[in-house]
Parts: sequence; C-alpha cells; structure tokens
Amino acid sequence: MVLFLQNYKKGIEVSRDNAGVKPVKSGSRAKGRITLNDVAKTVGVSAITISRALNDPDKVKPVLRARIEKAVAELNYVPNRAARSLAAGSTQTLAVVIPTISNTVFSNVLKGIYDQTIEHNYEVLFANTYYSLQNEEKVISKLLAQYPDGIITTGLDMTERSKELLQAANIPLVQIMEVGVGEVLDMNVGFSHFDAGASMAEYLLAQGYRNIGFLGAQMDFRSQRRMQGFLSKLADANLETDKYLMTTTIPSSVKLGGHMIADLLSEHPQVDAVFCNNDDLAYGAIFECQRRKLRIPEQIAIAGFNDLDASASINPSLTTIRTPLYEIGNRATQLLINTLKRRPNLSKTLDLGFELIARDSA
Amino acid sequence: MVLFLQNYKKGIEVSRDNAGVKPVKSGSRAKGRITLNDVAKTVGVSAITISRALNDPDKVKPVLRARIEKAVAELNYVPNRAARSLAAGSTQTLAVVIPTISNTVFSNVLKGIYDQTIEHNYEVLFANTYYSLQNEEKVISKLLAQYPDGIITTGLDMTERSKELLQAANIPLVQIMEVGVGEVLDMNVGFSHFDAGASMAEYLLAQGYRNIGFLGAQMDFRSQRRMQGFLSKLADANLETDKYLMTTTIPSSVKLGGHMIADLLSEHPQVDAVFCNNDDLAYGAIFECQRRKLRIPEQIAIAGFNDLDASASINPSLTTIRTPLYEIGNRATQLLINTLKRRPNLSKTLDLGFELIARDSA
DNA sequence: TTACCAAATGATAGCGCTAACATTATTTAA
DNA sequence: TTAAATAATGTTAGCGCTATCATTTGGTAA
Repeated sequence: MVLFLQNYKKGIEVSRDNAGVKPVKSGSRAKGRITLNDVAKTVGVSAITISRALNDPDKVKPVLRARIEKAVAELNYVPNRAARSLAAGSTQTLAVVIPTISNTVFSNVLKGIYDQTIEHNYEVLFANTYYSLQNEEKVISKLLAQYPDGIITTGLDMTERSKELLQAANIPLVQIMEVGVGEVLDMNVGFSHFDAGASMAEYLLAQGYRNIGFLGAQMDFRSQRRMQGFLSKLADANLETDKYLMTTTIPSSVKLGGHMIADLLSEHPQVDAVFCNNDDLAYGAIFECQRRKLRIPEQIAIAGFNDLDASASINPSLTTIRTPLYEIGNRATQLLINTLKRRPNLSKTLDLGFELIARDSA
Repeated sequence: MVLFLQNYKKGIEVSRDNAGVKPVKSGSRAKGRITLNDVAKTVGVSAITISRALNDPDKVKPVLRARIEKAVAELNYVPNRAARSLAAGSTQTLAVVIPTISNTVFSNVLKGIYDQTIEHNYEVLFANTYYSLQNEEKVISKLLAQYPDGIITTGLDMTERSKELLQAANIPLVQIMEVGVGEVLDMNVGFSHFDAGASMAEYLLAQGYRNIGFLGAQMDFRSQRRMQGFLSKLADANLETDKYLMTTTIPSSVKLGGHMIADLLSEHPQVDAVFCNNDDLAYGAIFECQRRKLRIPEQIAIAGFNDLDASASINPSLTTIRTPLYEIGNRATQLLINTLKRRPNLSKTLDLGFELIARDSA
C-alpha cells in the first residue's frame, strides 16, 4: 500500500535507502506530488541535471544517468507537462478538429494522425464540430487555449472568425480532407471531392446507365462538392440532374440508405443506377434492393464512396471510390511535425487523389 | 493582414484606440503572445482582475467586465492553459486509454466520453494501446505526465506497473467495458462479457441448434470471457466446445469473418449455428454464406455481438447482443466529473448490462 | 457624521520546469 | 606538462497564471 503512495508526500517518508530526504511540503499550494527537485535532492544533484537526464540523456554521464533513472522509477516521478510547457514554450501537443468521431471516415483519419504523433512523442487533443461552423469556431478557440504546437482542421470552409483565430495563433495548420477549393490558410492535404463525384458519373455513364440517381446524407460541404461533380457530368451528357436526386442533412447510416432508396424507387422505379454519397448509404441501399428482389446490377446499379471495410465483401461487392483516409491523417501530421522540427516540406499542398474501385454492384 | 497578427507583438503596435500600450517584449524567452498582463495594461487594471473576469465573472463589476471582455476580443487574447494548470493545480483534462480508435466499438465509447466532457468544459486526451498491456503501461505513463484530472482505462486486466502508476497518480479512475472480473482500482462501468456470451449460447440452444460454432477475432481479454461464457453453456448442454471453435488474434474485420467461416465450413459442414465474437465478423460470415447459397438461418444460423449500425438492415437481419457503448463512455465520464466536483456518486460500479436482440439470422 | 461591513480590486509569491549563461571537471593537442 | 577545447554540471531567472492575503471602495445602520 505504501508502495502505491510513493508519489505522495502526505506525511509519509518516501525515500527508503536513498540519501536524500523529502520532507512533507507544507506550502499551502503544494500538490504533494514528487517534483524534479525531490528527485534532485534524492540523487544529490541539481534539478536541471535531472531535467537533462530525462529530456536530453546524451548530455548526462551514463553513470549519473543510471542513478537518476533509478531514483525516478523508485519515486514514481512523473514530470509535470504543464510546467514543462510553460517553461519551454512548447506543449508537444497537436490539436485536431474533426466533424465527428463516430463516423468511420474520421476515425480512420484520426488513426493516421495518432500513429504519427505517437512516433514523434506528441499528444493529440481532439474536438468534434458535429458539422457546424459555429461549433467549429468554439472548439478552435478552446483548443488554442491549450497552445498546441500545431493544429489540423477539417475542410476548407470556415468562418472568418475561425480563420482569424487560427492565423493569430501563428502555429502550423493543416486543413485536411479536401483540396482545390476555397482558401488554404497554411497547408492542405486531401483530394478533390468534385473530381471524385465526376469520375463516378463518368464510370456509370460508360457502363450505359442513363437514369442515374444520387442519394446524399449529411450533405456537408464535401458531400455537396461530390454531388456537384457528379451532376456536372450528368448535365454534360444531357441527362436529368434534379429528377433522381435525393438529399438530407440527417447523418449517414445504413438504415437511412435503405429508407432513401425505398423513397426514390417508389417515386421513380425507372432509376437504373444510384450513386450513394458514402458506403454506409450504399450498404443500406443494397440491402433494401435485396429485400425487393431487385437484381444488382442488372436491374439497378449501386455505387458508394470511401471503400470501407465491408465494401469488398458485401454481395454484390460494391463499386465505390477509395479515399486515402488514413494517409490523409498521417501525411498531414507529417507536414506539421516537419514544420515544427524545421525540416523542409516538399509542398504545402498534397493532393492524395482517389481511386475508383469497379466491383460487381455497378 | 494586421488584423490577423493582432495576437502578436512582433514589433507592431497592437492597440488602436486603447489607452494601454503594449511594447514588444524583448525578453529572449517571451513567445510574443498576448498575455493576461497585456490585457491588464490595456484595460488599466491588475492582472488578477482580468483573471477573475474570465474565470469567475460574478466577482467583477459588470461595467469593468464589459471593458475587459471587449479588450480580450480585440486583442485576440487566448489564455495559456499550461500556466493556468500550473498555478491552479488542475488541468481540466481527462485522459482516455482505449485499445484502438479504428474499432467502431471504441469510437462509440469515445463519443460518449467526448459529449460529456464538452458539456463540462474538460478536454480529452486519448491514447491507443493496440491491445497490448506493454503499450498500455507506456501510454498511461505518458498521459499521466499531462496531469489529467481524471482517467478512463479499458478493461480490468493490466500490469502491476500500470496499477502502481495509476494509484500513485491519485486521481479518479474509471475502468470501463467490463464488470465482475479482476481488481477494480477505483470506479468501474461496463457489463459482464461472460454473461453476454452465456446468454447467446442459451438463446441458440433454445432455438434447437446443436452443432454450434464460435468465431473469434482479436481475442483480447473480453473476447475470451465472452467465449468462456458461451462455451460454459455448451458444456452444460453436453455439446462439443472445442470442435467448432476457431479463433485468431488478427483484428476483426468483415473480410476476416468471411475467411473464417469458409475455413470452419470446409472442415465441419455440419455446423448449424455460429456465434461470431462481433458484428463485423458476423457480416462477413453472412456474406460468405450467401455466396455459398446457404440459407440463413435454415441451413446455418449466424449471431453477432455489439449491434452495430448495419445489423438491423443486413439480410437476414442479424441476431446479436446490444452493448451500451455510448452509455459506458458517458456514464464513466459522469462518475469522473462527479468525483472531481465532489458530488456524490450513488455507486462506484455500474453494470449497464446488455440486451439480446433476436432477429432473423438465428 | 461615524463606524462598520461587504464587495471590489490589488500586491505578492509561487506553481514546476527549462533557457541561458556560468562554472567546474575532463580530455586533447602541443 | 600545460594550455586550450570540450564535456558535464550548476546558478539564476522567469514562463503566465492564480491562491492568498491585503487594501480600497461603496453602501448601510446608528
């Protein structure tokens, strides 16, 4: 039990066979935790030497370093990052602003970010906007109060106030998910949603479909751009663009995909292909068509977006667009860390592209 | 442009019609950001008054407060949380340790946590263990260096060193996902995985299945406990427990579910029901059975675990166990925040249970 | 008016750490 | 051997904020 309390100075004598003595601090503001100074006294050197042994080990002689490491372990010393940040002016923290963690798309992106930060010893602070620019403004302001060393935000559409705050923070920024539209404040990693939409339209047209529908959930800015790209190609081919279009701001889900295609088909049974603005929706559409005994793709073709895990396995396998989600997070974080370490970046903008995966559903 | 640089003191005169003057700080360690003192000089009051106006507004006269708020906005002042934490001894940060963010299960849990923290003005720091106790030890140590006010960890199995670190940190802790096994260090929210497994076995037995298989991916501690609960009931019914058992430590995915059931069926075509240790695996199994023209549930029944989004929509709809993922995160965070605000918790352990959802697949 | 009390604001110190410079020990070159 | 160079460790001050206690202001009762 005493062992567990080692890090505490609540009247117990912490050191055992160590030379240094750590009396209970009685100062009213002391938190009772073991500090650098406690370790320094135990080892019998100055605080800065302990600091160096932990942060820049090469600068301390191996023998001394070993003694310090032993003391640190025995005392359960944990450095106080707030103090470190304040003194050093760097928090070793990256802030991440995404729409919502509960969307697989963004958890993949976040994983890409996380894996990169863990490698370089940064922490991740994240916040969700729930697709609202007003929320975004609030969470940006909150995150900046942590004085992160860098920040990643989603999308290129933001309020003027958000832009002001980010510029004023004067830290490297990467806007992710999308390239080629809007104002890039600093760095930018993503792909063109307009082109992705357009490329799916071209594919469906090439396959001979002519009554082509579009199902869109959430309809955030990027969804809209995908839709615009898609519709532009339909218009080029002199096809209907509005007639078979169905969108909602409800968040995307498999269930919603089923409802939407049911609605679309009841109004327009002649639809022969549908582009769903993401894979979840497409799964729901496929399941609903199965229930209606519609043969895919003979009677109706279904296409999705993102190429999530299940898309290759579902029956029929889903024609979709593979997006480099993990890569986006990973590369964006690389840009940030390169900048922070003053290593040059080849480019401030990275278009990671997308890939149309033609499978059986269309 | 100058507007964007307002928060900076790089030789530009920041104040416009304000009385106070903020000269460029030349101290070598100054970061150039606007500080409380700068705001104080601008308004013409002491720093502590600005602090109070921001943190405890009632203590400052409305008129003064308005002037302060105006100055804060004009200067784009952002408080430095590191300094605040150091001075106040509280970081307003909660740490979260989960196996991996890329598993839908944990992104749901994390959302439950996040929604609660945002409400109470805490920040979330998270880390992934990737299902390794050694990693867990490392990330716990790293997270504690941030001196979070509270911490959430996943599962009840951890190394002695991890337990020591957590106890030494002396902050409220909630171990989530599981209850009823192992040592609870402080608080605990989850459900019994053993019972959940057992209840699925009872259900399948009651439906008359007798050649019952089990597919398990990842096989972390909780998966193992589900399996044990499941097999214990098969044993009680004098059925085979090992014969139709197939597990792997590969992370769960839809594709893997397809491979696993294919392997199982090629060895044991007589299997008439399979419990997959999570829904992803079950989806893959259903898709593979469809490809083999096996009728579900007539020829083979499939059951899953977690009741993810698609489970109600897939064909046939999936019999599974609904687990309170969002709730677990949410309630765990509530416990933490109650403790931090010195509000009493009814109980230190919360068994949120689970629910067997009988659908068409079994 | 005076005494008293509460509300509002201020002065001071210090949270735990590291940057910058200072000093001492050790190695290397001449 | 000695001076010069380098490595290892130490001293000091301060990062930006808030806890604590001190002081001032304004309001109320006698």
